[in-house]
Amino acid sequence: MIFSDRGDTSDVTDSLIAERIGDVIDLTPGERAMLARLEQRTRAFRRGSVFLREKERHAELFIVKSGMMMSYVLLPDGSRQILRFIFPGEIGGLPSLLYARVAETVAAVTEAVIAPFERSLMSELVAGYPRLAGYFLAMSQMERLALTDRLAALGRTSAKARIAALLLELRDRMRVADKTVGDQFALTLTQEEIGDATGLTAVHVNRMLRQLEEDGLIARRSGHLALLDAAGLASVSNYTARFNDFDLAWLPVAR
Amino acid sequence: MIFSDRGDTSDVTDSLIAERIGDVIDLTPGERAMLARLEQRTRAFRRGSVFLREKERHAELFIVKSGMMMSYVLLPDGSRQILRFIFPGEIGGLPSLLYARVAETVAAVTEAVIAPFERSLMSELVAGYPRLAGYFLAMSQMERLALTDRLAALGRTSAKARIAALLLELRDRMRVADKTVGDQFALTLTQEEIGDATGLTAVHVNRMLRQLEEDGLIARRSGHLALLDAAGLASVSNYTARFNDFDLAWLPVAR
DNA sequence: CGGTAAATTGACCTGGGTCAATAAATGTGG
DNA sequence: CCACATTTATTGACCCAGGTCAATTTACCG
Repeated sequence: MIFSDRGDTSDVTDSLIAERIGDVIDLTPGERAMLARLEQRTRAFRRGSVFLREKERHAELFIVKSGMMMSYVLLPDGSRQILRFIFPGEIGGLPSLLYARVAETVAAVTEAVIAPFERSLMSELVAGYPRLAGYFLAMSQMERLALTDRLAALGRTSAKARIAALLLELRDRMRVADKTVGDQFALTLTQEEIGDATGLTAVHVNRMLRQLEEDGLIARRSGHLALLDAAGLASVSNYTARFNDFDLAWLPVAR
Repeated sequence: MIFSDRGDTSDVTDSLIAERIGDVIDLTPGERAMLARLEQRTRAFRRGSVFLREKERHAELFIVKSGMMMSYVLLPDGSRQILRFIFPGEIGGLPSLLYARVAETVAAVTEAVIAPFERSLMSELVAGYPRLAGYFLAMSQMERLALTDRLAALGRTSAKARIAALLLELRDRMRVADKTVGDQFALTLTQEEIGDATGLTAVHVNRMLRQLEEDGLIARRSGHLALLDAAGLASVSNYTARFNDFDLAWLPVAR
């Protein structure tokens, strides 16, 4: 199971984010230790439960250990815009580095375990480990591009294209967290959630999923989704992968 | 004139970004010197000319010295999504900290002067000035929130609301760069540009501007725009200012 | 003063929303 | 394992916000 909880919090020993960063740069023991401190404390959530609520004062940063989290805002008319899905090994809550109040609600999409930590730890990291600081600055750009890609999708593409792009993005991001994910995976989102992420209604999401199925691009059966023609999906949606081909050569040497 | 060029490049002596940061934290002489190095070289652009083009290989970061820049993507069908407007004292090109190729085209909206600099300078900054590194990490969150606000607007609000929100955002951001900007200012965007930023057609932008005018919320005359009822605009658009009330208490001490 | 970009306006069309009903899936307590 | 309750998914009928197309008008520019 892709989204299964990796067990209770006590057996989460290693640093997931160190593992992720280690794919890109060779970490020093000091850096490893610093990163491990970010994940010392863990907290489990059931599907739907909220970690940070918009406008709350006290905010922590966090790293997702397992499962999938999301952030969203609620508008006065009750509608919701999902801003971001957050996968294992990714960091969340960065906006609280600038604002005292929570800007977007953070909740669990599936059963999930996260490791929350205080801003003061980020301060230590920035002061003591410049290369990691640079890495975080760079990685925040990945999230930024994910946002701009979706912005362009909402502003300028059709419903079908937006959904196709979201499905591809989900697959790619799951794959980063879990190399075994292929073109068939458990889609844990409801159609309403897909709509709230793409700016559509649940009803129209349903219609478009059926069309994608009729077009032979995807197949569905009870919660599982298969991307039958990933190239076709990419072509209808103008999708660009943003989760590889990093160029971090500029990073300062480790201190 | 709000957007006038401040002269030819030779008389741009001070560090604009140091000035901006100085509003929030007390800079050390070393930090000041580092920031000044970011703005040593300048380059002027005429309205519409392009600084970075999507997919190009060599990319620089830059700080806007005067005028207004924007970034956008072009879709295969020729439509454009404007992602961001960049004001004096703001930094652009951060995505090139992660990617070797330019992700979004950067062009001048008005006559503009920018100070381009290499990634290697950012490396020096991160390595030698942790507090500035933390500041840049925090400020990239402001841009992130501007993007998520617009994402929510495109996904979940009406054409009128999106335009109202954009007008308020432009006023607020101009005001950060130039304290004298009030509720009346030169709107240097064409209606097509407003549409490309809000995911609408120029025709519909025109209709909505007229409606806002009929509603008594704005007034227009030859390129100048007056926000007659900023509170009313904020209420129709669900706008939240993101350009003040920062909480940077977590930043490490200056080295 | 001609020439081009930008703004306006009207007529008409359509992608996606709304509303409502039904079916399927999932969960819960016992 | 069952009966019921709650989500979630599906489908049809109909509507409207915003798009398209085309024609003027106005502003700007050398």
